[in-house]
Amino acid sequence: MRALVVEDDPDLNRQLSRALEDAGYAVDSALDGEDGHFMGDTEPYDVVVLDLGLPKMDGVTVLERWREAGRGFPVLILTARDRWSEKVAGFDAGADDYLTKPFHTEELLARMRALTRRAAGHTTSTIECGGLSIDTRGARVFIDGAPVKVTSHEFRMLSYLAHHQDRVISRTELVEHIYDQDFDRDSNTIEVFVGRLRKKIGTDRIETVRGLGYRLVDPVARPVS
Amino acid sequence: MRALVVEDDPDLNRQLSRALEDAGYAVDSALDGEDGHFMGDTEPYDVVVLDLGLPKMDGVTVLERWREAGRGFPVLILTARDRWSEKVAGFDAGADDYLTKPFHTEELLARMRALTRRAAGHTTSTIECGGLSIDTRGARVFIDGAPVKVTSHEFRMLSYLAHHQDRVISRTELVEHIYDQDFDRDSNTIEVFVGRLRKKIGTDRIETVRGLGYRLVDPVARPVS
DNA sequence: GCTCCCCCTGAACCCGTGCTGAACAACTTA
DNA sequence: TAAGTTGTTCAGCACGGGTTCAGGGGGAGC
Repeated sequence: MRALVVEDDPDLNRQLSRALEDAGYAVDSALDGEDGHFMGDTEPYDVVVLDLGLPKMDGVTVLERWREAGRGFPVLILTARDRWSEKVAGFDAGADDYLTKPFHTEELLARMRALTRRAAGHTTSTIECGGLSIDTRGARVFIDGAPVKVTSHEFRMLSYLAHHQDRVISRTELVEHIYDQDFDRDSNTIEVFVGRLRKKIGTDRIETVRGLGYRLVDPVARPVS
Repeated sequence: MRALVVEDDPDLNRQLSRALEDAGYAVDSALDGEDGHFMGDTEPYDVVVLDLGLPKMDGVTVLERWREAGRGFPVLILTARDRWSEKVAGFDAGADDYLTKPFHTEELLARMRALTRRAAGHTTSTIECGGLSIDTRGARVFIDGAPVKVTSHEFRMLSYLAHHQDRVISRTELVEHIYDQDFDRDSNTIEVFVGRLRKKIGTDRIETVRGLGYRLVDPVARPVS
């Protein structure tokens, strides 16, 4: 678990970082808003402790920019007791929790744990097609609940087909999305993969459209042509 | 200890209630989602067993509404073996544990004990995965209750895998979350740690997904392919 | 019906990935 | 200082899997 501490008071910063390290986090720290913003923007943290009163760029602005840029890590904000309006602004900017100074490190740690755990259970997108379900995060494939072993490339290919199911996908389109750069065009790798996939998930799930490409379908839902 | 059983199959419902009563719980039961939701919303239960496939209101919705309303009791969800995605949705909605049908009542009782104990000793944030439990606070690991000695880095790694169990974690993601800043990218430290962890907690708990990374799984919950 | 071309399939090759044992370095503890 | 942990590196090995090739089958068009 990586944590970022953005706090301008050097003593408090060190104390927080130390506490988090002892709690098992890998901690980076920043002493002003600009540094903090940059670090949160470039490194994948699991949780962030963010003071709102910061030099160079205030905490609310930092948080707003992170959220605009799509950084979704949970953020716990620290506010002084008498700055009640800041707290509201912080929540509006996308904070997940807050704590007013002074506080006990125990309480901070408890809240951090809650945040990281909550974030851990987030969104798992599985694609369904007939009895076929594709767990894009776990890189697993199931047919009617039974796991199917697929290799990395097979999975990429099936995943792409599933994202565009019922559409005809040309060979070149598949190649472009499965492989990094250029690829030997006159090769039958794609066909081989299609064949292997058909063996694993059933012949009738991947239709071949002669001269055009392939199409992933739900075999039972398909009207008898 | 008060328990609520929400299960639409009358036979299974009675069987569960009976088993829990024998174990010393005061049990209420509901046969559909609406009743279950109302009861959980109005009575202070210590633990809830919730089937996901329910008439009138499905289990995930029930759970979501409870959590939105601030009901914090631990919830163990029951899923059919072939509804893998439901399990994930249940966790997202705030479930604490799950069990796939069919199951042994002994296992259900064991998990219930774990849940209530965890809820009782507040902030005992331990992550469970099969018989593997990870005490994030004490940095300790247990297999079926027996302590396992792991080093600091081993623990961080296992902890991260556990926070994202059933997800494939790439080597780089592991490195980024275990180590503070930069790290020699072409090093096989991760593999060595995986190997050592496997020796300690069992080979089948950490799956390697070739070309992608590793995945922490519950070895018993997974049906033999 | 015949032919061409596209597609499928089985097998083999070979490279990369990942696993393992051991040694080494850094650090802590007695 | 010596002994024991813990983290890291290295080299060798095994094998999984991506790629290629050759041959066969079957549509589509004439």
